[in-house]
Amino acid sequence: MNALYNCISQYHPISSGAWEALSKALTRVEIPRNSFLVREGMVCSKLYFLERGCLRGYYNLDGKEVTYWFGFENNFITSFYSFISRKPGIENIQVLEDSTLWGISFEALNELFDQHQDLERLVRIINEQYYIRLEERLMAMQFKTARERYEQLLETSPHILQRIPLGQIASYLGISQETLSRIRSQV
Amino acid sequence: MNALYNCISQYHPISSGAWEALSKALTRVEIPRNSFLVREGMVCSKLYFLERGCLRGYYNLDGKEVTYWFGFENNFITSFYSFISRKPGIENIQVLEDSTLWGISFEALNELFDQHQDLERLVRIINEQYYIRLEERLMAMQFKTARERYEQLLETSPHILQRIPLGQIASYLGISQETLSRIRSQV
DNA sequence: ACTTTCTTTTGACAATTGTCAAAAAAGGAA
DNA sequence: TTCCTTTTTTGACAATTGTCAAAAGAAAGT
Repeated sequence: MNALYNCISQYHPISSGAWEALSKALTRVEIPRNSFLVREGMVCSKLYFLERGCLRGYYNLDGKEVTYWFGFENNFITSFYSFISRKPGIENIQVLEDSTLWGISFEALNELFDQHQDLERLVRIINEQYYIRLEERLMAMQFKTARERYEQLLETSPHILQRIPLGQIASYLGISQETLSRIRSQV
Repeated sequence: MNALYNCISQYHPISSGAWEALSKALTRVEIPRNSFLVREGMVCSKLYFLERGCLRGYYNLDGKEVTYWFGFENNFITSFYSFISRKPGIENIQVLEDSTLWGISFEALNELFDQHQDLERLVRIINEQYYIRLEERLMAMQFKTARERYEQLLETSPHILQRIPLGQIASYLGISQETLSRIRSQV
């Protein structure tokens, strides 16, 4: 749980009371490689913090698996649309490496918000930071070529290249696996 | 200010005290077509609500204007990265039609958060909804063809087509103006 | 080591989209 | 209206990327 505390502190410090309440509400989840944290069609009722391991979010489109994010150590994980709207989502969250997570339910989190304003602030601030990341990704997708997006990934997240199969990275970059393979051979 | 109140209420109802405090902190801004609300290189210190008119956010890349959002009536407007991080941004916000906005500074907003938890909750919830929108846009950009993205725009935001020049829409969709023109002629 | 399976690369070709240049159309101002 | 400016369309061609199929390579299990 230390990892979570450290991670949180980088966004916004919270009172010891808030941290205590939060720790009590968290459930530890150990989940093996190739299993699923979330399946399409279900409501994702939990928000997770990934302490160890690696996950990916994908959905099925015309029989193809379309990867749109990866989660690594110290990331917050959920099927965001489903978690927020409490409706079934189309997203699958697959475990790519044996993982350890800490989970909290939507209900428990919202109860905590009522009792600890600093927790709600923390989540607001984290949301904002994740929004900024998403914005950057959208810009790259909108205005950069496949090669540029790959090179950007190399710079900002070289660890992805070592831990994730090429096909999934290609999908994440919005290109075909063959194209990514050819880009790599030319760099 | 009614429009803002109605808009807010759809996200999360707030107490009359919170609304009163918020209204007092807002500044009305009237701004004519073709002027700029925000220029690249400056810190965007305000969050706006657009009551009337229409704006676009764009930045310059290799001498080209790259449009990445449009704002219409009842949208919240800011240069998000700059507003949140309080650093200079690369974004320009241009007024496309004579507009009326209500603005609040970062500092004033954060003071309100300390005094009214329901205001902070409101903003958290609005952030979450905007995050979901952005996610949808990213997915479309990542996994749909130019034609599909155009058709999706036609369905979800046909008003854009009537109010915005084609070149800017093309940029927003991540394609060249010529391609968009050709797509349109074939639908 | 030897299969078996999964992942990555390569080739050939097609489809999509971009770029540059020019023409046509639409909209505003005098 | 006429002129001027901006916006949109069209043509020709090039560059990028996708698809299908097969081969090569790497990893995992026995």
